[in-house]
Amino acid sequence: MAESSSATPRERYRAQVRAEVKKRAWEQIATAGASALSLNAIAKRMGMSGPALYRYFASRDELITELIRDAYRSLADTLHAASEKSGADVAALAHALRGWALDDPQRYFLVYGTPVPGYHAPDDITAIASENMATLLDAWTARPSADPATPFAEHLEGLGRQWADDHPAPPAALHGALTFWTRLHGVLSLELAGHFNGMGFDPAQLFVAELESLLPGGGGLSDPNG
Amino acid sequence: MAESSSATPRERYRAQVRAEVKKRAWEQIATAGASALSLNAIAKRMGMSGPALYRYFASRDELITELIRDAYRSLADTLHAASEKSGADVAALAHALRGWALDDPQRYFLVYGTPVPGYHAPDDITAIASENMATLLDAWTARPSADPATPFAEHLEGLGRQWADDHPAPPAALHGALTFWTRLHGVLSLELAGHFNGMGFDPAQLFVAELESLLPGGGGLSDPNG
DNA sequence: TGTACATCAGTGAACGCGCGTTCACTGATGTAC
DNA sequence: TGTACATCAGTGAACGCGCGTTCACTGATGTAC
Repeated sequence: MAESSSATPRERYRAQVRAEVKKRAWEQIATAGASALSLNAIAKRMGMSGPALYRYFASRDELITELIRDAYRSLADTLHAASEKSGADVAALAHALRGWALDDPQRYFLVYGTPVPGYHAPDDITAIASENMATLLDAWTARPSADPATPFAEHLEGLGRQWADDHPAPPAALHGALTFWTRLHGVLSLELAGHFNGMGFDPAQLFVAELESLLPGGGGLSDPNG
Repeated sequence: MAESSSATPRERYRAQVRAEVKKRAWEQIATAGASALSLNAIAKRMGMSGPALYRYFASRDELITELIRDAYRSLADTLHAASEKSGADVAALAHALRGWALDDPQRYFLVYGTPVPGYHAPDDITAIASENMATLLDAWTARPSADPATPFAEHLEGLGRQWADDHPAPPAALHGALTFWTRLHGVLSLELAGHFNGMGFDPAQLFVAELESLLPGGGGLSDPNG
């Protein structure tokens, strides 16, 4: 981090402890799920007493929110980097998404898994989610041949401009970005949750098939050229 | 239930109390998520003491497993009924799935949401999951024009016959069923989790667009006839 | 139909547990002159 | 460079809570003769 150069030793120490708390928190989530996350247990594993952590996080809720924020941030950075490197290539974004998902399934589920009924993410987190959408829209808008009008794209066209104002893009690009999102999430989430276990096929191949269904020429499930 | 006619009053009473416990459990899950499910809290809402419920469920885990089983059962019955009524029509299955999902989002997430790291479903539950796959395979096998070979279908063809032995179906049908599952789940799960909130479009229309992407002639995202 | 017995639903007390969180305090680290 | 003071990390005790679960017991319901 760039701040560490101008940070006092105490600030650096604080940042270090906060980071370790989060690291342990992720381990705990990976072991027993996010609902089992406990400040006391984390403290114990760090060789500290429970109340000590209150120097670093105001409450358990703040820690969880921070983890969710980090997860969104990490995904946004991953997609952004992939977009930069590939020149906003759809396939590159897809593989970046898959890599990010496989890298830490519980992190994926913290973003895209079962929502906690009462919970509402703070605005800065939903803003990161918008970054992701913007990255996808960039890629679809930049495609050499944008897809022709679909019935759903027409539906998008006819909307009140509430959300589209902030994200100006051709309806076909918006349709493309949304479908990118839903189709790849469909495969990834079922794969990571183990719903393909025992079926014997390679989920990566299904993922690629779904990715290709998004690209012009590949057609849909039913190959139009077949 | 058919059994109630031959059941003793005590058996009927037991079944009734068990049913009410489950009903309250679902309410609690809808309010605070599955991880917050508590036998004591359920008992309190029923005007009983906590230990009383141990006459009906051996443990909290048994109750949760039972709820998961019921959720799978309910989906299987819904899909089966829709298949019967429509003559194994893919669109009918899709709308049945969507109706079932919207009917109780938390029930949907108990089946398809974030997996609990340690948990392994008992065999009879995975058997119900296979029923669902069989229903989908029926529909895709029965389609007038099965899809031509896709690269992924070729991958399926080349597999060791571990799973396919129990579910004999043309690879193209298997590809169709899997894609049905992942694409519709992709839309439903993001919709139910609220990830489309504030975007202003109608998720039902996106769902229909995805359904149509599965059907021959509709092509993929990129309309091949456009 | 009535009595004697067995079955079973539900209670209340109790156990041990881990949780989040507050608070007064100790001791170490950094800052100002 | 050394002393006086302020800041801050971490501790241990404590509070109240709700949890799952066990157990001995009461009272009602059903069964057998």
